[in-house]
Amino acid sequence: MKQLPSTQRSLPIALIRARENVMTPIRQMLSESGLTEQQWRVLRVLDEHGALEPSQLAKHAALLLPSQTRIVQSMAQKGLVERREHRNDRRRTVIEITNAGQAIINDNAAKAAEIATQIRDKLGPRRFETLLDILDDLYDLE
Amino acid sequence: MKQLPSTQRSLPIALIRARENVMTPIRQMLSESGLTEQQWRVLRVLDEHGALEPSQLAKHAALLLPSQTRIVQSMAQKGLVERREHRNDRRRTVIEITNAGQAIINDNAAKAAEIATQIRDKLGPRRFETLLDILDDLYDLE
DNA sequence: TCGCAATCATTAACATGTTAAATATATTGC
DNA sequence: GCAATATATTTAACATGTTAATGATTGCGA
Repeated sequence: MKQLPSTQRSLPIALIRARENVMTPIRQMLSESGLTEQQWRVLRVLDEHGALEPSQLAKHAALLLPSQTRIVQSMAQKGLVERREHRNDRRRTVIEITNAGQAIINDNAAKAAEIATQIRDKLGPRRFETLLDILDDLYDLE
Repeated sequence: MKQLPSTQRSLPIALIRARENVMTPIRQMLSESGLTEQQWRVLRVLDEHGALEPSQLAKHAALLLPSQTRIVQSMAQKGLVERREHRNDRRRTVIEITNAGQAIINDNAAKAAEIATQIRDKLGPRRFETLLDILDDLYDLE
């Protein structure tokens, strides 16, 4: 009979812990702007890709659609994003970043980049790239 | 001025996506027992370490204390775990697994081990170990 | 063109994540 | 021995994760 791996070498737990550590400084930075990490991801993706339909946005930001719906609603109320209707297909909506949202990106970009660089340096650039590669493999897994 | 990394190469997003993929088959298995992944982790840790104080359990299971409190409360109601008082220090409590909880571990151990092995094989044992090593580094960072 | 299936998005309900505040007990300093 | 402080845990409040159900719109076929 197969043995369960020790929880010390459990991949799910290791992934959670790693994320916890990576996110701590980012959350700290974002709390000053009153943003959650998910809201920050939405802004990042819209900044990078321009206006997107809900399902595309959710995919790029690694959010499930129900979460995404709520997040975009609250961000729209704060004036960080806007929704527009698709002209031909009324099922569809397009979400885009506002000037206020863009301003938050601009205010935090330098610091966010610095945090990313720090992690990369602490881990070593080579290991960092290897990690991203393996995580990508895990994402494409079957 | 430093550039933000592309969201395609963002470590937080990569960690979330990887976890999503890793957990899907596990959640599927657990839903038949009516357990969440967190409840499963609690059982796994108690099975492995024996009775534990709340903070120790939370640490091993990668849960924040407030989440852990709620999870243990609901698991106690279902009869999967039990709480006992510490003899000398009344601030402290000890949580242990019950026979019913142990039975769930036994019922699912083989399948869980198989799922873990599948992921390991798909990724390649070498890459799998490398991944765990790097994630550990990330955990110990600083 | 009517209705039915398919697609996409939202809502609902409950569990967990996250931070801050509250609670309870121990320990320390005086 | 008592007040102040420290430690361990829980509660509270709100955001998000997760699955299932509902809603809305289009496109297709009889």
